[in-house]
Amino acid sequence: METVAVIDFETTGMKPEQGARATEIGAVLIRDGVVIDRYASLMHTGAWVPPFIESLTGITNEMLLDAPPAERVMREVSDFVGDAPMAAHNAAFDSRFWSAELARIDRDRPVDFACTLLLSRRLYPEAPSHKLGNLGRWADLPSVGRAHRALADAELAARLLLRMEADLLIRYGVEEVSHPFLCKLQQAPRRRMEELIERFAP
DNA sequence: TGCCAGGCCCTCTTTAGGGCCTT
Repeated sequence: METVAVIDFETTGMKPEQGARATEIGAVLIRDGVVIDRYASLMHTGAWVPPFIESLTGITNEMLLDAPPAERVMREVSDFVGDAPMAAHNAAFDSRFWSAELARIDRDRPVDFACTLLLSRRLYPEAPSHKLGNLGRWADLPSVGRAHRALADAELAARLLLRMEADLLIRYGVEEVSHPFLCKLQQAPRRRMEELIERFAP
């Protein structure tokens, strides 16, 4: 399979349209079933981090004072990701920040995100919770660090995506798990999902 | 120091409501 970039943002809020900014990004490249590279950095935007989010992420306003500027970090991570197709857990969230932060350095480009939340709801409907951390424990994925830090969450989402790819290959008999196939699968109604899997099975 | 979304998905549904998930 082609290289895929799995990203995770920590931010000051829920929506860039409401003034929320990124505080940290983690990016993990996966290929042929394994993690092949990692990038992570705090980023300074000048935006204030509310106490709730300081507590949630452990990223404080003080920590961000010495962080590199967001423009530099986004240039670096954009170079790191290159043209790789992308994925995230609840990609609707991370893709908005990816686009918004890149737009600030004139590097925004259309990109389809695979979403490990949407995919896990389809592939693992029996899971008691589809929160990233809960899925990781449920699937017995190895611990990768503090939850709600960007690199740990990106790595966990990457390992979850690798598990789902392996299950599609082995359990469902799908011949090749391409990024476009995952993007179709995550949007498909349940019946359509089964049709899609059957079509891609040998 | 603080405002507080929206798409997905299920069901006691579809002329709707509410929980989940991300920070």
